[in-house]
Amino acid sequence: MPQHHSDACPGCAAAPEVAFARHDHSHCALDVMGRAEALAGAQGVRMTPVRRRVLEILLEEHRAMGAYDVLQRLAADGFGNQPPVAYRALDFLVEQGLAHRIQRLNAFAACMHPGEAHAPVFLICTGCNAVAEAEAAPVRAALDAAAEGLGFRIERSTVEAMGLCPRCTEAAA
Amino acid sequence: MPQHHSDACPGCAAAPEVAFARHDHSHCALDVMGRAEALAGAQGVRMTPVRRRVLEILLEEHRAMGAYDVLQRLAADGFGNQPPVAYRALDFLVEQGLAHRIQRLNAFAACMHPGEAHAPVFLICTGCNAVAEAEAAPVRAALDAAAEGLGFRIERSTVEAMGLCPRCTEAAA
DNA sequence: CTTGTGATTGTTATAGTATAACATGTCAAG
DNA sequence: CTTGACATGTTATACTATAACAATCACAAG
Repeated sequence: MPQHHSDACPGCAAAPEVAFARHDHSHCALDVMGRAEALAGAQGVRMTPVRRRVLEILLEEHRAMGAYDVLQRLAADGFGNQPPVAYRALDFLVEQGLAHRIQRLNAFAACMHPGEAHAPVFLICTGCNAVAEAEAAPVRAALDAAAEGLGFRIERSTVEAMGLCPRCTEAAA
Repeated sequence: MPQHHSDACPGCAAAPEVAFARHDHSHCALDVMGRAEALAGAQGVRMTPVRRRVLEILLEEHRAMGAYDVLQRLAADGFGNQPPVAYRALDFLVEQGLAHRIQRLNAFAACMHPGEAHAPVFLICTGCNAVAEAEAAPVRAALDAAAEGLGFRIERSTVEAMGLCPRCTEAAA
């Protein structure tokens, strides 16, 4: 029987209603990990030990982590403990769409639905630091429309919102 | 007769159609500077020499500048040349809504329509590094809607798009 | 199997971004 | 003129990120 962790689990590939609610995250993580391996194979890129471990760490921690936090975990597992080790693995994961960089936090988080084309929007709770990855095609559409008016052609976009998650909103009241 | 600078002038408070086109920027800058002074007075905060000079620099350069670039300009003008001098002035301007921080570039740019409530969207040209500040209420609306579904309450948002401005799109063709 | 080639990882060093902490200075209200 | 609040100057350091090169590994061609 799978363990349910006690914290909210924002960002999981679960339906929006449960993204910030308690649920079985070990299942999400395993599922994502499996899809990541498959994707890497399909792309002809190698899912090496360091890269795999970094993705596992991001999934285990299930939050946005700084490169140096990841590095510390890597070093504890016997991998190199110099910054490039972490940055290279993280950059690889981001390039492959298996992780995202959260600009606002100078941090990284595992992608919760790799392989699916998506325009990720990040909701960052200033109360508990949880980060949810929301799918927001309408946001991207509005953005494209705004750019269109200026003759600007968008290639990539960063959409990050700071605010309070349901739990922290409740706690603040 | 006002000088027209020869480069595109994205981000000006001008109508969208001219944001990326040549026009009289010295007028924009003067206008913004005037409104900034008025706003500061109204807010009961002081527009000191350093702060004023930093805003002038951002308006003169009319592009996203790193804190250390600003600092260099400040030092040349006889102000302190240590990082906090620049960061404090920049933080002040951002807090007052007179400048914006561009996360993606670790840089700052003068706000082109201070005082007007707005949900700024930044369009960053990867070809020429120009940054346009677009008003995009629809984007913010879509973002609020997406957050609403998760019970998340947005306080601030960062929306930055990388791509090609009209000029660079044309040049690439 | 061997060898070569390219990708990956390890390592050293350094660049770039940002803030903590405290000293000094300025200015307006009382 | 003093006082108190805010601003600026300065020192030191923390945090984030990458360049450059060496060593190693995986895999395909011969």
